[in-house]
Amino acid sequence: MSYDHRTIETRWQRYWDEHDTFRARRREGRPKLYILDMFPYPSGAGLHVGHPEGYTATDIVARYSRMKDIDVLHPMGWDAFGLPAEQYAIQTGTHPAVTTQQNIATFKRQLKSLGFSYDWSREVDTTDPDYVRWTQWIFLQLFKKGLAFQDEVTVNWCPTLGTVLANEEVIDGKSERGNHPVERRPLRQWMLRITAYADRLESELEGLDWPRGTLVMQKEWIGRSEGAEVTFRVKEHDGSFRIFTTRPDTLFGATYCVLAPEHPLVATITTDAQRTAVDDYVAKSKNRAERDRAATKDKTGVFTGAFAENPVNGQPVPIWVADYVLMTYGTGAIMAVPGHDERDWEFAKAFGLPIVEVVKGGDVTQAAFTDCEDGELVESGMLDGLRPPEAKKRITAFLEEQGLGTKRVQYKLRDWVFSRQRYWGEPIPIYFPVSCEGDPRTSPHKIHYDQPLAVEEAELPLRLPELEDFKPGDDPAGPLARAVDWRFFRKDGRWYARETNTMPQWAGSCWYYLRFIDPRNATEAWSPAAERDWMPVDLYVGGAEHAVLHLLYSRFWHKVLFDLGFVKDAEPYARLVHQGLILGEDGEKMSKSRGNVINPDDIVQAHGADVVRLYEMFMGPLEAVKPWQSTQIQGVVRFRDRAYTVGMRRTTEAIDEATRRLVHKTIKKVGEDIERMAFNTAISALMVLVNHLQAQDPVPREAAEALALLVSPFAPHLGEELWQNLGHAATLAYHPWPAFDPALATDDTVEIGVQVGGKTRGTVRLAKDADEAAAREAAEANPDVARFLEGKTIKKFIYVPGRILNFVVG
RNA sequence: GCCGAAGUGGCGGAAUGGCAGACGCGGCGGAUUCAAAAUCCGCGGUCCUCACGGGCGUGUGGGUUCAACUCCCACCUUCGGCACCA
Repeated sequence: MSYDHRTIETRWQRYWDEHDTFRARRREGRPKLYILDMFPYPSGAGLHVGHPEGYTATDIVARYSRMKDIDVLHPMGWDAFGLPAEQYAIQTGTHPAVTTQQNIATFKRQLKSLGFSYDWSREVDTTDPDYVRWTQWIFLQLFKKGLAFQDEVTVNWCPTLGTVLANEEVIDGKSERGNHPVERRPLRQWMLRITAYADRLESELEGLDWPRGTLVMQKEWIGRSEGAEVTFRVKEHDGSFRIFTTRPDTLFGATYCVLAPEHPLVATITTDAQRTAVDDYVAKSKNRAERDRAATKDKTGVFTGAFAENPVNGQPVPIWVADYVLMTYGTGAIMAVPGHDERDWEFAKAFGLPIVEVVKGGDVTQAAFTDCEDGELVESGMLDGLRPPEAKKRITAFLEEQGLGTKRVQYKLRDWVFSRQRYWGEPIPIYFPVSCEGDPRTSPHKIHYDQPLAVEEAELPLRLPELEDFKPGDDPAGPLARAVDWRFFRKDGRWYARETNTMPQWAGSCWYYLRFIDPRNATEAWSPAAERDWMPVDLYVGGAEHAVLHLLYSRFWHKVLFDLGFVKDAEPYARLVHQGLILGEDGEKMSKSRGNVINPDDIVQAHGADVVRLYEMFMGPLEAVKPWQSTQIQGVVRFRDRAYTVGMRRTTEAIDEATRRLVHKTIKKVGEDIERMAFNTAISALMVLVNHLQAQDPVPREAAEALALLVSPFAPHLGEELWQNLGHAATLAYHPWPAFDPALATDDTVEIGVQVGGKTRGTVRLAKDADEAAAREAAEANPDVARFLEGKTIKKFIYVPGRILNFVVG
């Protein structure tokens, strides 16, 4: 009887649905596991094979845990705001909400066809007004705490496209699409003060069970560095500026200073003689995107004509303007120490500026000497003879004493630009007073952006207006600005204007894990009880592409909610695992243009959901990048069919010793492998069991039952079918995971290798706990071994019970 | 350039100090079949040898150890991330 995957799989999927099998329930005092997948953006293309990889992994853990009598929360939802639906709307006029719902329906059908054990009653959709309401509510909490604010941010504005472009969309001052000119222009934006949490976002990474690389990436992104801020006075001018340095110990070696082109002091200190050159340079830098600037490492810059005074030795140092100094980091100004900083060294070489050695240890005429542990301070007054770490402390203390500087911690992390000039996102729930003679919808008016007002929480959600045309348009306020009847409203006789920017796609994914714990709560975003019950997320699985932004933003929101007392943990995701990318059969990244995309629907159709699940888990370690190989699928198809054939045979209560031991070994191995998420080797162990049972007809009942239960997390439809065939009326989803007898899970005699001089020459079968004398005797009796011992003196004999025997010969 | 991960049969991979190559794909031989597919059984690192057996073998070169895919040092290659952050 062959396995008819279409009938069997749909039957069990219907059973699970009808019986609400996977509804999450929390029992007082029981252990719990919150097992979360990164929810998908429901694109028009449907599921790709990368989705079922992570989702199968978590599903295995979830199913296994339920059988271990653990309360499991395993939800799924949709990160459904985003550009593609809006782009499609611009092209076709179809409302993004329509496209989004169609795509969600497709994704849901596909996920259901794979037999994942989600609690679908908890499904959330970030575009649902009931969800948007609480995203907006969290924004208001940030706003009220002073963490959401407006600022003029220099953005890449493309007038032709009528939109703001990301840095990577700008190439050489032109838009990537269409090659239209792009201006750097300040635009009012909503910002979130993530920098206020920089220290905690870094220090609280400690103790998270996350991939090492991801922790490192987050740390580098936050980019904490310790140093000093030092004030330099401008000579013959009443201005001064502050610089940030991590090498205050090299202060005596500062031979010039550099201001970023955007630095406010540039305009006032530039001498008449240098004015034209400086103005030209500043104007040119202005229209270069930051990425562009960074692309060319050749140093450029212009002398301002002004000098500053080195605060420790009174030496005059020329002040230059150069774009290798960024206005967005530190103070936008540096002291340049060409002797001990590579960038300053290159700049000094390019412009013939003096290079002074203040730390002995290298040759500053050849290259900057940047070692900050070794070396000896010279030509540095009171610092002479010290090593850099000591000198740093000394000079910082001195600067603080003299009121010339302070110790300072600086981060690379910048505040988060949170507004988008788009339609398909959550409206920012803020409005502003309007001054107008008459009706601002038709008359000239002024919007007081400096007086933002929060929408009343009771009025949330603030819904998007209906629009005919979703194009960004020529107004940098975004498409919502055109919905004048929505934008302007009258309250208590005064006119107000709503914010027309929307939130970025990150917003919804920042807190969805919290909505899952209490998704239908109509009065709160989630209840404290639900939070106590289920948080934190115990296992979070998703792609490494979210290693920085999503995870950082989400952690930031969580910490704010923690400070406000809405959650009890400082961190949302206790354990994180990234599934590795699945490449195409050609070993290249799957993409439409390469034509190497595998559609999981096709595999489900041809071979069934269990095969997709088994294959993706059998390919290799979950975290590894690995190519798809269609020919390999045959292997798991055979396994599935054999397991079915063997499992459907009539059973016997009799069981031979070897089979019994193998069953117990397999129970042990599969359980341990699931716990360390080594699914490929767990499946391998199941293959060994099935291959062994192949020859047994009738099959021992103990073995058949174990097989059904053990295989079920991986191939749940197969598991249920076998289980039912063994006479069980109910689903095995909550049947206790079989226990193994440790005595049976190991053999009592083992075959171990015998080495002579480190080379294996033969094997002997020994009792597991045989003593050394017995082991040696057995080994010497082995002719293959004896041959190599002949005429040799045995210097040493090594015996590791159950492992190895080794004669060390002279 | 810096940071992170990884290099094992024809291929995906297993073994985290103890018999390298579990398990699977492909290949080869056999059973079944009129024949084929499917299925089942068996054999598969490489070199020398008819064989018995032996030499070599986990990116490269060194080292530690009775014993190294595994630990240490240096290097090469691939993938991912960052990249003038003072």
